[in-house]
Amino acid sequence: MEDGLSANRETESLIADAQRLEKRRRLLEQEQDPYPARVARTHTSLQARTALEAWEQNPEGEAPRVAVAGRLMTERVMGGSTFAHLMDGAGRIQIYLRRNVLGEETYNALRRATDIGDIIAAEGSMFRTRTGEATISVTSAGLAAKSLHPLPDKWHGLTDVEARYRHRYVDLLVNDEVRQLFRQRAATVSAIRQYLDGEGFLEVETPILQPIYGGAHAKPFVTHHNQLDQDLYLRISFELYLKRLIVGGYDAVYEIGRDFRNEGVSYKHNPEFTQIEFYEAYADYHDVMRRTEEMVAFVAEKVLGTTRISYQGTEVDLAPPWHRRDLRQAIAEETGIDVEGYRDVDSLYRAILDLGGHPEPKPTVGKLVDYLIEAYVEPKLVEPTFLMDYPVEISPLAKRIPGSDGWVERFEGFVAGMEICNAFSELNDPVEQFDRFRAQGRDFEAGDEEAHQMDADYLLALSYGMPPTGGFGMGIDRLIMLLTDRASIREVLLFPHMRSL
RNA sequence: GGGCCGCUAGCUCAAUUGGCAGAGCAACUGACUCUUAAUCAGUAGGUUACAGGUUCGAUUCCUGUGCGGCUCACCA
Repeated sequence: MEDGLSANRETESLIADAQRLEKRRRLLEQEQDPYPARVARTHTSLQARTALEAWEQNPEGEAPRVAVAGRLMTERVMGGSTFAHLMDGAGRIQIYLRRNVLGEETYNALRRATDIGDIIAAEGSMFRTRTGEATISVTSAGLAAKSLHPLPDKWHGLTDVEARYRHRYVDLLVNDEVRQLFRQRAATVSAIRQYLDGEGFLEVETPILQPIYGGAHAKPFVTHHNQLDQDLYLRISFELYLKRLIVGGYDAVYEIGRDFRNEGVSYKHNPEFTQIEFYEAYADYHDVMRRTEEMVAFVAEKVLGTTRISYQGTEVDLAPPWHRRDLRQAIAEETGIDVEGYRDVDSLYRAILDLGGHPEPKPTVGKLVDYLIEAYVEPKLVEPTFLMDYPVEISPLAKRIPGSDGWVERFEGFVAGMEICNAFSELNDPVEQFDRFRAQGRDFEAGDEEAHQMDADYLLALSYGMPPTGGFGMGIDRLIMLLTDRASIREVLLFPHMRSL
């Protein structure tokens, strides 16, 4: 008995409102199942509305009868008659219950048993109210699932950001625009697939658990396989596996999936994020630029119906062609520093200090160039722009520009000051790749924890011969931020990472 | 990790100089048979994030902790 009581108290504090828990108990007492195994449904809210419209066009016989089910969102009770709105996946529909239609007992029992938030099944015939709203005149109704927790304020909704992220289901329930946003997210991913499939790319899946991580400059998460007693890394990119597939003879492959990077969280970083990478044989980075602007414009057109977007108050047109800016020139224009003149760390570091910058103390030349890009160039790249030709030090997997010793055929795409993608002509000379890995090894020794690891099997793959190949990677979350005008990556992730409570 | 700000009923928010912790929605009881933020009358609902301190008395002032937001740093 005492155990039952304390268990009840625990349930109450954890998942339920005391009054509703009591209602559930009363229903069970009356042998009415608050969670029936199934309810009959013939129409969604949208189908019901459409059925009424069709009948109104050609009104023969009785008005259409429908059985719908959905969450009770609002209720307006006027004694013997009640209006309410049910919400299902297609939208909302009004139902109308009357005492003299349902009968005194049924009507009162329904009113007593149901609360806002409950899932209700209702059957009746369609009609239009005096104000013109398609409505179901209900002849029978019942509980489909009891809700034990009150919904947020029907007018103000749920606005507390932490509550919205931690309990996303409530956010989705009461905030229509959030539900809409994640439909747009799905449409974005679908449009990317549609574009690449249409261009002859093969969608593949490669390992998330990797013995050697690589393909990006980032710290990994580490996990462990118990039986094999083997440490494994959660992938930080798909790159090295996808290029093995190009070696294997596929001309064009892509993967859409999750990457994991063990870094700080911010308005544009989540520990896990969704990435698209594609690789195309016999393409170079110029081809990839054309494909990028074409693909992003295609996706925007599919999802928004236009390539003109507004991001945080800035109007931008994603239609090709995008601007192309030489990285070295862009840095020189924005800072007066020609990186070519400072090939050693100390002189470049001092030049940046003179400029008033605060880069971290013991970086590599590459890190300093990165710093210059982020601090001085990136904020200026409002119109869609490809920043092209990067220093080899920070691009260990990219092909050198013919006739140049320090620069590679690489570009990053920027829109509204935000970096959205990174691509290059792939380095396919296994000997040079070996040297680049060794240089990365020296960076690692020098304290760069994110320097690329030596991957012997990848080198072996390259040594079988990889055709000239263009590769591309884009953070899908950031693209969705752009398309849906959200300032934070957490707004476009259904379940963003949160600290444990 | 640094700085700033926030945390009060299920939700959205008040609370004067440190003086009985309140409203609207949701819930409950009642009135009301075309309402749509329905309306009207009433009831119940609180460890004021948590732990300390100052004080006759703390939602309010102080210290610490937790969580969150913004920002800087980090971050391909």
